[in-house]
Amino acid sequence: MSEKNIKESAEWPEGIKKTRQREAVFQILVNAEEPLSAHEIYRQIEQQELGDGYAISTVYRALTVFEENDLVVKSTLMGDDTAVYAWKKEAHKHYAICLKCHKLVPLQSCPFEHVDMHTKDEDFQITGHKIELYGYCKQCK
Amino acid sequence: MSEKNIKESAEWPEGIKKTRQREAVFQILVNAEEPLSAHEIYRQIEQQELGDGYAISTVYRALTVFEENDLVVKSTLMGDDTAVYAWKKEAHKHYAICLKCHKLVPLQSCPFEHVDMHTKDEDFQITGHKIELYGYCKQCK
DNA sequence: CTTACTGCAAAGGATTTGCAGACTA
DNA sequence: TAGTCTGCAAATCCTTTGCAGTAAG
Repeated sequence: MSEKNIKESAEWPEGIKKTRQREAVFQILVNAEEPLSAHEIYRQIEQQELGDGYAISTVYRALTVFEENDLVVKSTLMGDDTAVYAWKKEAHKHYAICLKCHKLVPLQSCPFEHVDMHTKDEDFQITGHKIELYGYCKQCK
Repeated sequence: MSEKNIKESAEWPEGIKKTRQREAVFQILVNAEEPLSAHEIYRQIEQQELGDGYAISTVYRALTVFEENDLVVKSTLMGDDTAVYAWKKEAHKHYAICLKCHKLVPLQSCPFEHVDMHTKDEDFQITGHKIELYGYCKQCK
Protein backbone atom coordinates (compact mmCIF):
# COMPACT_ATOMS: atom_id res chain seq x y z
CA MET A 1 0.00 0.00 0.00
CA SER A 2 2.95 2.26 0.49
CA GLU A 3 3.83 4.42 -2.38
CA LYS A 4 6.95 6.26 -3.27
CA ASN A 5 6.50 9.91 -3.50
CA ILE A 6 10.05 10.53 -4.38
CA LYS A 7 10.01 12.86 -7.29
CA GLU A 8 13.02 12.09 -9.38
CA SER A 9 13.84 14.77 -11.81
CA ALA A 10 13.85 12.98 -15.10
CA GLU A 11 16.63 13.76 -17.48
CA TRP A 12 16.20 16.00 -20.42
CA PRO A 13 15.66 14.07 -23.66
CA GLU A 14 18.66 14.00 -25.94
CA GLY A 15 18.63 15.80 -29.22
CA ILE A 16 16.07 18.38 -28.22
CA LYS A 17 17.05 21.95 -27.68
CA LYS A 18 16.52 22.91 -24.08
CA THR A 19 14.79 26.17 -23.36
CA ARG A 20 13.20 27.60 -20.25
CA GLN A 21 9.69 27.12 -21.52
CA ARG A 22 10.22 23.63 -22.88
CA GLU A 23 11.79 22.66 -19.61
CA ALA A 24 8.68 23.89 -17.82
CA VAL A 25 6.35 21.86 -20.00
CA PHE A 26 8.63 18.88 -19.55
CA GLN A 27 8.58 19.11 -15.77
CA ILE A 28 4.84 19.47 -15.56
CA LEU A 29 4.28 16.51 -17.84
CA VAL A 30 6.83 14.17 -16.30
CA ASN A 31 5.41 14.73 -12.85
CA ALA A 32 1.79 14.62 -13.90
CA GLU A 33 -0.38 11.87 -12.51
CA GLU A 34 -2.58 11.88 -15.55
CA PRO A 35 -2.84 13.28 -19.05
CA LEU A 36 -3.12 17.06 -19.20
CA SER A 37 -4.49 19.45 -21.75
CA ALA A 38 -2.40 22.25 -23.18
CA HIS A 39 -4.37 24.71 -21.09
CA GLU A 40 -3.89 22.78 -17.90
CA ILE A 41 -0.17 22.66 -18.54
CA TYR A 42 -0.19 26.35 -19.29
CA ARG A 43 -2.07 27.11 -16.09
CA GLN A 44 0.29 25.01 -14.01
CA ILE A 45 3.26 26.80 -15.44
CA GLU A 46 1.77 30.09 -14.36
CA GLN A 47 0.86 28.80 -10.91
CA GLN A 48 4.26 27.30 -10.27
CA GLU A 49 5.76 30.49 -11.48
CA LEU A 50 8.14 28.59 -13.61
CA GLY A 51 8.33 31.68 -15.70
CA ASP A 52 6.47 34.75 -16.81
CA GLY A 53 4.92 35.90 -19.98
CA TYR A 54 4.50 32.50 -21.46
CA ALA A 55 2.39 32.06 -24.53
CA ILE A 56 -0.03 29.21 -24.89
CA SER A 57 1.27 28.75 -28.39
CA THR A 58 4.68 27.95 -26.98
CA VAL A 59 3.15 25.16 -24.95
CA TYR A 60 1.56 23.77 -28.07
CA ARG A 61 4.82 24.04 -29.95
CA ALA A 62 6.73 22.28 -27.21
CA LEU A 63 4.14 19.53 -27.11
CA THR A 64 4.38 19.14 -30.85
CA VAL A 65 8.13 18.77 -30.66
CA PHE A 66 7.87 16.19 -27.90
CA GLU A 67 5.22 14.31 -29.77
CA GLU A 68 7.24 14.25 -32.97
CA ASN A 69 10.10 12.79 -31.01
CA ASP A 70 7.82 10.14 -29.65
CA LEU A 71 8.09 11.42 -26.10
CA VAL A 72 4.48 12.23 -25.44
CA VAL A 73 1.18 10.68 -26.41
CA LYS A 74 -1.61 12.92 -27.51
CA SER A 75 -5.18 11.75 -27.27
CA THR A 76 -8.69 13.04 -27.35
CA LEU A 77 -11.04 11.46 -24.88
CA MET A 78 -14.66 10.83 -25.55
CA GLY A 79 -17.03 13.50 -24.35
CA ASP A 80 -14.38 16.17 -24.46
CA ASP A 81 -12.81 17.61 -27.53
CA THR A 82 -9.70 19.01 -26.02
CA ALA A 83 -6.58 16.98 -26.57
CA VAL A 84 -4.63 15.72 -23.58
CA TYR A 85 -0.96 14.92 -23.46
CA ALA A 86 0.97 12.41 -21.39
CA TRP A 87 4.70 11.85 -21.09
CA LYS A 88 5.64 8.37 -22.25
CA LYS A 89 7.01 6.63 -19.21
CA GLU A 90 8.52 3.17 -18.96
CA ALA A 91 5.23 1.53 -18.15
CA HIS A 92 2.55 2.96 -20.30
CA LYS A 93 -0.84 3.55 -18.82
CA HIS A 94 -4.47 3.37 -19.75
CA TYR A 95 -7.51 4.87 -18.15
CA ALA A 96 -11.17 4.31 -17.53
CA ILE A 97 -13.07 7.51 -18.12
CA CYS A 98 -16.28 8.30 -16.30
CA LEU A 99 -18.90 9.36 -18.80
CA LYS A 100 -20.55 11.61 -16.28
CA CYS A 101 -17.90 13.40 -14.28
CA HIS A 102 -15.02 12.76 -16.69
CA LYS A 103 -12.80 11.49 -13.94
CA LEU A 104 -9.87 9.35 -15.06
CA VAL A 105 -9.32 6.07 -13.26
CA PRO A 106 -6.04 4.34 -14.10
CA LEU A 107 -5.98 0.70 -15.13
CA GLN A 108 -3.78 -1.70 -13.24
CA SER A 109 -2.02 -2.86 -16.32
CA CYS A 110 -2.14 -2.77 -20.05
CA PRO A 111 -4.73 -5.35 -21.10
CA PHE A 112 -2.80 -5.96 -24.28
CA GLU A 113 0.24 -7.33 -22.56
CA HIS A 114 -1.27 -10.77 -22.73
CA VAL A 115 -3.10 -10.51 -25.97
CA ASP A 116 -1.97 -11.23 -29.41
CA MET A 117 -3.53 -9.06 -31.97
CA HIS A 118 -4.12 -9.45 -35.64
CA THR A 119 -5.49 -7.33 -38.37
CA LYS A 120 -7.13 -8.66 -41.45
CA ASP A 121 -4.11 -7.50 -43.30
CA GLU A 122 -1.29 -9.55 -41.87
CA ASP A 123 1.18 -7.08 -43.21
CA PHE A 124 0.21 -4.30 -40.91
CA GLN A 125 3.03 -3.53 -38.53
CA ILE A 126 1.71 -2.48 -35.15
CA THR A 127 3.84 -0.01 -33.27
CA GLY A 128 1.49 1.23 -30.61
CA HIS A 129 -2.04 1.38 -29.38
CA LYS A 130 -4.59 3.45 -27.58
CA ILE A 131 -7.11 2.01 -25.19
CA GLU A 132 -9.77 3.81 -23.29
CA LEU A 133 -12.50 2.30 -21.20
CA TYR A 134 -15.74 4.15 -20.60
CA GLY A 135 -18.36 3.79 -17.95
CA TYR A 136 -19.34 5.20 -14.58
CA CYS A 137 -17.26 5.69 -11.50
CA LYS A 138 -18.31 4.79 -7.98
CA GLN A 139 -19.83 8.18 -7.29
CA CYS A 140 -21.67 8.51 -10.55
CA LYS A 141 -23.13 5.11 -11.21
CA MET B 1 -41.07 17.38 -49.59
CA SER B 2 -41.46 13.89 -51.06
CA GLU B 3 -39.66 10.72 -50.15
CA LYS B 4 -36.82 9.59 -52.30
CA ASN B 5 -36.11 5.99 -53.05
CA ILE B 6 -33.87 5.32 -50.15
CA LYS B 7 -32.82 1.76 -49.57
CA GLU B 8 -33.96 0.61 -46.20
CA SER B 9 -31.16 -1.47 -44.78
CA ALA B 10 -31.77 -0.80 -41.13
CA GLU B 11 -34.70 0.29 -39.13
CA TRP B 12 -35.08 3.71 -37.69
CA PRO B 13 -34.17 3.83 -34.01
CA GLU B 14 -37.12 4.08 -31.70
CA GLY B 15 -37.75 7.18 -29.70
CA ILE B 16 -36.00 9.52 -32.08
CA LYS B 17 -37.92 11.94 -34.19
CA LYS B 18 -37.52 11.11 -37.83
CA THR B 19 -36.75 13.90 -40.21
CA ARG B 20 -35.49 13.98 -43.75
CA GLN B 21 -32.05 15.17 -42.76
CA ARG B 22 -31.63 12.80 -39.84
CA GLU B 23 -32.70 9.95 -42.06
CA ALA B 24 -30.00 10.93 -44.54
CA VAL B 25 -27.29 10.96 -41.90
CA PHE B 26 -28.59 7.67 -40.59
CA GLN B 27 -28.46 5.99 -43.99
CA ILE B 28 -24.96 7.19 -44.74
CA LEU B 29 -23.69 6.01 -41.41
CA VAL B 30 -25.40 2.65 -41.36
CA ASN B 31 -24.07 1.81 -44.80
CA ALA B 32 -20.60 3.17 -44.18
CA GLU B 33 -17.70 0.77 -44.24
CA GLU B 34 -15.71 2.87 -41.83
CA PRO B 35 -16.03 5.83 -39.50
CA LEU B 36 -16.82 9.11 -41.23
CA SER B 37 -16.31 12.71 -40.31
CA ALA B 38 -19.17 15.18 -40.21
CA HIS B 39 -17.88 16.71 -43.41
CA GLU B 40 -17.66 13.41 -45.19
CA ILE B 41 -21.21 12.65 -44.21
CA TYR B 42 -22.26 16.08 -45.37
CA ARG B 43 -20.53 15.62 -48.69
CA GLN B 44 -22.10 12.22 -49.24
CA ILE B 45 -25.53 13.60 -48.58
CA GLU B 46 -24.97 16.20 -51.25
CA GLN B 47 -23.57 13.67 -53.70
CA GLN B 48 -26.35 11.19 -53.21
CA GLU B 49 -28.78 14.03 -53.55
CA LEU B 50 -30.62 12.88 -50.53
CA GLY B 51 -31.77 16.43 -50.24
CA ASP B 52 -30.89 20.01 -50.94
CA GLY B 53 -29.88 22.94 -48.88
CA TYR B 54 -28.56 20.98 -45.98
CA ALA B 55 -26.58 22.70 -43.32
CA ILE B 56 -23.48 21.16 -41.86
CA SER B 57 -24.78 22.17 -38.47
CA THR B 58 -27.74 19.91 -38.98
CA VAL B 59 -25.40 17.01 -39.53
CA TYR B 60 -23.65 17.82 -36.30
CA ARG B 61 -26.93 18.09 -34.48
CA ALA B 62 -28.13 14.77 -35.82
CA LEU B 63 -24.86 13.14 -34.83
CA THR B 64 -25.16 14.59 -31.36
CA VAL B 65 -28.64 13.19 -30.96
CA PHE B 66 -27.52 9.77 -32.15
CA GLU B 67 -24.54 9.84 -29.87
CA GLU B 68 -26.62 10.83 -26.87
CA ASN B 69 -28.84 7.88 -27.59
CA ASP B 70 -25.85 5.62 -27.71
CA LEU B 71 -26.31 4.87 -31.38
CA VAL B 72 -23.05 6.17 -32.73
CA VAL B 73 -19.50 6.26 -31.47
CA LYS B 74 -17.51 9.39 -31.88
CA SER B 75 -13.75 9.24 -31.85
CA THR B 76 -10.76 11.30 -32.72
CA LEU B 77 -7.95 9.38 -34.30
CA MET B 78 -4.33 10.15 -33.68
CA GLY B 79 -2.72 12.43 -36.21
CA ASP B 80 -5.99 13.96 -37.22
CA ASP B 81 -8.09 16.26 -35.15
CA THR B 82 -11.37 15.84 -36.88
CA ALA B 83 -13.84 13.61 -35.14
CA VAL B 84 -15.21 10.57 -36.93
CA TYR B 85 -18.51 8.88 -36.30
CA ALA B 86 -19.55 5.25 -36.67
CA TRP B 87 -22.93 3.67 -36.29
CA LYS B 88 -22.93 1.09 -33.53
CA LYS B 89 -23.63 -2.20 -35.20
CA GLU B 90 -24.15 -5.59 -33.63
CA ALA B 91 -20.52 -6.51 -33.86
CA HIS B 92 -18.46 -3.54 -32.96
CA LYS B 93 -15.28 -2.92 -34.78
CA HIS B 94 -11.80 -1.63 -34.18
CA TYR B 95 -9.17 -0.41 -36.53
CA ALA B 96 -5.48 -0.23 -37.06
CA ILE B 97 -4.50 3.19 -38.30
CA CYS B 98 -1.50 3.76 -40.53
CA LEU B 99 0.57 6.57 -39.09
CA LYS B 100 1.75 7.56 -42.53
CA CYS B 101 -1.15 7.36 -44.94
CA HIS B 102 -3.91 7.32 -42.31
CA LYS B 103 -5.54 4.31 -43.87
CA LEU B 104 -7.87 2.35 -41.61
CA VAL B 105 -7.42 -1.40 -41.49
CA PRO B 106 -10.18 -3.26 -39.65
CA LEU B 107 -9.32 -5.76 -36.95
CA GLN B 108 -10.67 -9.26 -37.22
CA SER B 109 -12.26 -9.13 -33.83
CA CYS B 110 -12.40 -7.17 -30.66
CA PRO B 111 -9.31 -8.07 -28.67
CA PHE B 112 -11.21 -7.48 -25.47
CA GLU B 113 -13.62 -10.30 -26.04
CA HIS B 114 -11.27 -12.63 -24.29
CA VAL B 115 -9.78 -10.32 -21.78
CA ASP B 116 -10.88 -9.51 -18.34
CA MET B 117 -10.24 -6.00 -17.35
CA HIS B 118 -9.85 -4.33 -14.03
CA THR B 119 -9.36 -0.85 -12.86
CA LYS B 120 -7.68 0.05 -9.62
CA ASP B 121 -11.06 1.11 -8.41
CA GLU B 122 -13.12 -2.03 -8.41
CA ASP B 123 -16.24 0.03 -8.32
CA PHE B 124 -15.86 1.43 -11.77
CA GLN B 125 -18.60 0.13 -14.01
CA ILE B 126 -17.33 -0.36 -17.53
CA THR B 127 -19.88 0.17 -20.26
CA GLY B 128 -17.75 0.48 -23.33
CA HIS B 129 -14.28 0.89 -24.72
CA LYS B 130 -12.26 2.38 -27.48
CA ILE B 131 -9.27 0.66 -28.99
CA GLU B 132 -7.05 1.90 -31.74
CA LEU B 133 -3.89 0.31 -33.00
CA TYR B 134 -1.23 2.38 -34.67
CA GLY B 135 1.56 1.41 -36.98
CA TYR B 136 2.36 1.12 -40.66
CA CYS B 137 0.44 -0.57 -43.40
CA LYS B 138 1.90 -2.82 -46.04
CA GLN B 139 2.54 0.00 -48.46
CA CYS B 140 4.02 2.42 -45.98
CA LYS B 141 6.25 0.32 -43.80
C1' DC C 1 27.30 34.99 -33.91
C1' DT C 2 23.77 31.94 -36.05
C1' DT C 3 19.80 29.60 -36.00
C1' DA C 4 16.15 28.00 -33.62
C1' DC C 5 12.66 29.38 -30.25
C1' DT C 6 9.33 32.69 -28.42
C1' DG C 7 5.47 36.18 -27.73
C1' DC C 8 1.82 38.30 -29.74
C1' DA C 9 -1.94 38.63 -32.39
C1' DA C 10 -4.39 37.18 -36.02
C1' DA C 11 -5.77 33.23 -38.81
C1' DG C 12 -7.79 28.59 -39.28
C1' DG C 13 -10.58 24.71 -38.77
C1' DA C 14 -14.02 22.15 -36.38
C1' DT C 15 -18.07 22.42 -33.84
C1' DT C 16 -21.82 24.99 -31.54
C1' DT C 17 -25.51 28.28 -30.98
C1' DG C 18 -29.26 32.09 -31.48
C1' DC C 19 -33.08 32.99 -33.96
C1' DA C 20 -36.95 32.96 -37.03
C1' DG C 21 -39.18 30.04 -40.09
C1' DA C 22 -40.29 25.00 -41.55
C1' DC C 23 -41.72 20.61 -40.48
C1' DT C 24 -43.00 16.23 -37.77
C1' DA C 25 -46.01 13.81 -34.84
C1' DT D 1 -51.56 22.94 -33.68
C1' DA D 2 -47.57 22.47 -30.46
C1' DG D 3 -43.26 21.86 -30.06
C1' DT D 4 -39.20 20.22 -32.30
C1' DC D 5 -35.94 20.60 -35.96
C1' DT D 6 -33.61 23.26 -39.57
C1' DG D 7 -30.89 26.84 -42.30
C1' DC D 8 -28.06 30.53 -41.92
C1' DA D 9 -24.63 33.12 -40.08
C1' DA D 10 -22.20 34.52 -36.35
C1' DA D 11 -19.84 32.91 -32.37
C1' DT D 12 -16.74 29.69 -29.78
C1' DC D 13 -13.24 26.89 -28.75
C1' DC D 14 -8.99 24.68 -29.60
C1' DT D 15 -4.91 24.90 -32.18
C1' DT D 16 -1.74 26.78 -35.64
C1' DT D 17 0.97 30.33 -37.96
C1' DG D 18 3.44 34.76 -39.62
C1' DC D 19 6.55 37.90 -38.12
C1' DA D 20 10.02 40.32 -35.71
C1' DG D 21 12.58 40.16 -31.57
C1' DT D 22 15.28 37.02 -28.18
C1' DA D 23 17.86 33.43 -26.44
C1' DA D 24 20.54 28.95 -26.61
C1' DG D 25 24.78 26.63 -28.12
